[in-house]
Amino acid sequence: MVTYLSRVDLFKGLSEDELQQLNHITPLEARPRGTVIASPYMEHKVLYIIKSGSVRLYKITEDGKELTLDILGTGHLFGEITSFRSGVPLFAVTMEDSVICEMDSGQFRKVIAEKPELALKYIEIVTARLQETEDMLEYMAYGSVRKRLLFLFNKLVTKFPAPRSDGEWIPLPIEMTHQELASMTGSIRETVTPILNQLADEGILRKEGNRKPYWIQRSRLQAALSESK
DNA sequence: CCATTAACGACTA
DNA sequence: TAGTCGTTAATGG
Repeated sequence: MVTYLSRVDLFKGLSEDELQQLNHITPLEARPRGTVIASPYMEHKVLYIIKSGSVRLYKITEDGKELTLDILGTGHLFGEITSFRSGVPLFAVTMEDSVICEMDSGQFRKVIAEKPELALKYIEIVTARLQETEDMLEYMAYGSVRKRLLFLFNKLVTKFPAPRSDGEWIPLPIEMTHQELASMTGSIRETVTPILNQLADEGILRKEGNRKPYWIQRSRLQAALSESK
């Protein structure tokens, strides 16, 4: 199993005083749900840090379809090196009201200069992100849509600390439509719908109400992931 | 197994 | 009201 160490805050481990100092050079910006905070048509900063809320990173393929590359939550970061390669059009949109802090390269250099150990953490984050991408690539290439969905759920549950849980059942922290799930697994919603219903029948997935988050049964999910379907 | 196309009722901005 | 969402079904690769 891959460890997602990287998902810890870049600044985790710093004292309150040190965090206070950082606040001076990392202005906080409150953004309502649905705000595009970065796009190929905007001049983007080198580093965005999610203080609260969640953000979806996606690109538009040549035939106009959205491909979601990642979903990030509180404490996660994205930007030039972690997910924006120069010249590659990527979008970042808030999935809920979020507080995002932005750093330009000057500020980032300053922070690294003041706290060199942050550079190491930064490398860990970038490395783990690469690992994650490679894992997903494997499923995209050789796995069924079913497996891609299972992998995605597992990834999300791993990446986001569960705020609460009901025995073996863990809620997914992000509200997602079938459309978005399809976009994240290189599929379409007509394919995703029956698979989700089947996962529910198998007791792997559960959904309360309409506009409510999914719950997953971690052990069953992981068992299903190692099967050959 | 899965994408595409079409279509429909329900819901929502 | 127009657009989005979940769902089903037919078809073809």
